[in-house]
Amino acid sequence: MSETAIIHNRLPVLRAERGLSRKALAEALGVNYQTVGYLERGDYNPSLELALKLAAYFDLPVEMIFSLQPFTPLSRMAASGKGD
Amino acid sequence: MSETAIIHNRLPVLRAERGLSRKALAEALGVNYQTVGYLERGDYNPSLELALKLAAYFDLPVEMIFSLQPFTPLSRMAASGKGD
DNA sequence: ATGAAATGTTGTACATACGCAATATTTTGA
DNA sequence: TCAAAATATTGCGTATGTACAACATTTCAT
Repeated sequence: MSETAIIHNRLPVLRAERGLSRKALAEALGVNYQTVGYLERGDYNPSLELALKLAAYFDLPVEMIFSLQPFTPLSRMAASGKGD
Repeated sequence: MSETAIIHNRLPVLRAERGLSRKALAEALGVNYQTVGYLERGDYNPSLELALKLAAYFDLPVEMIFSLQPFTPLSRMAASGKGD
């Protein structure tokens, strides 16, 4: 597409919650461990395939992990009981 | 990633339901009209950005439009009342 | 039946996603 | 504190997503 949009993601939080290293997550997904780093830093966006695999891995909808709009912190969402 | 997986999609059905031409959908999404054709035919998968835009446009979760597993026809899902 | 709109096909070009390697820096645990 | 693990950085190679153009084929309304 024309201008590549920044896609916000909750990967660092989700990974932290489960105490996973990038290497461990990468292996579970079948990608290079550096790829996880690229994604977390926002160097580039995942392919749809990888996004679907991540969603399946974390058992969350894609939209809960990736969004065109900035995320509300999960801690705040949990406290208020409201989603985005 | 290693082998590029085939991602199944419900674009033709969704577009048919709303009586949209590819051109009209493409314009709503801000992409070339041929891109929609490529996606529907499975020539390639959309970027995550485009997938999120499509989901927003149709007001459906990404997983309802794209899946690593073949879809149950919507008609059958509607009849049984069960999802995938 | 005919012309217009929609869709399919082929080819070129470019940006981005991903792999892999090597090395630097930071964080962490014993 | 000090070594190991985790994370960051750079660079290079390949594959894929998207645009665009030109033309062929199919579908559809009148």
